[in-house]
Amino acid sequence: MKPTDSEMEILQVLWTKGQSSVREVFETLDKKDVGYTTILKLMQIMHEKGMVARDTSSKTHLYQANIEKESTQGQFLDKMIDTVYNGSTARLVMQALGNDRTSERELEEIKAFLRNLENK
Amino acid sequence: MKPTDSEMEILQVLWTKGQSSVREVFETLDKKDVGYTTILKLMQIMHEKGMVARDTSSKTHLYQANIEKESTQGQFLDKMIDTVYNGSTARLVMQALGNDRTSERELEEIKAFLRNLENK
DNA sequence: ATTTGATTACGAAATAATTCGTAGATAAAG
DNA sequence: CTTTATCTACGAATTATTTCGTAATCAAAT
Repeated sequence: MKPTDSEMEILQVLWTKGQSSVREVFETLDKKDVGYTTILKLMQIMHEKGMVARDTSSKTHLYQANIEKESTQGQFLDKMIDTVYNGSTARLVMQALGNDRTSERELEEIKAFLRNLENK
Repeated sequence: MKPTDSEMEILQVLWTKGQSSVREVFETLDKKDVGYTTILKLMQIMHEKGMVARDTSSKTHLYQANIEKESTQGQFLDKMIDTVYNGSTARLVMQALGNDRTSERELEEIKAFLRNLENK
């Protein structure tokens, strides 16, 4: 089951910060235009879907991601390569790199990664 | 204005094949579970939104993409880097390359691209 | 014990996206 | 000319997603 965009934002927080309350997620996202109960509701729905686990032992419930970060990201990536780049990973990568926003340090990381890939 | 996933699939066809009729798009996509009029309706809506241009001079109308391929793809990419990869282009790229689906030939292309990037 | 503040549960409204049926127009075939 | 096939237009139903108001619960503070 593919998370929606909103669900992805919430998962992002949970992956980064680990187990968190609704309040914490709400404040981390700090979206000017949505209320607390909206985030609450989203997280409840995510729980129904099995996307997050919930600890209800105290009043303030604690949530944590129940799906793996890498595979979830991979799912998005695959879909994107298909529908947006017609199946060409190379074109996605090149456009991503062309977007100047990539720092020197990141470029080095990538080159190292490529060298490593060769040795297999 | 950001195309939806369905709209993206249609744009993909128009970018690849150029000016096309609804029938041609419908057959190219060949989705088992949606009818002809669904695609027709989607393309009509895309026209209202200004996403595609339409030639109505003959009975069978002809459509063509009215937004640029590269900038539209870039929009998706940027959004994805933010919501799915927390802003890190490098991680997106490395995951894309790690996904084995990338052929030798594509890898070579990317390396060439990187060498070229250095010389600037 | 009462008030105050924070929390969850839940229903329902609002919005967005997708789907298709049906009617009418047009053109091609007989 | 009549039938048949193909196409567009358009409304409406369906489904998915997002949003929030309100009530109930609980805990802390007075």
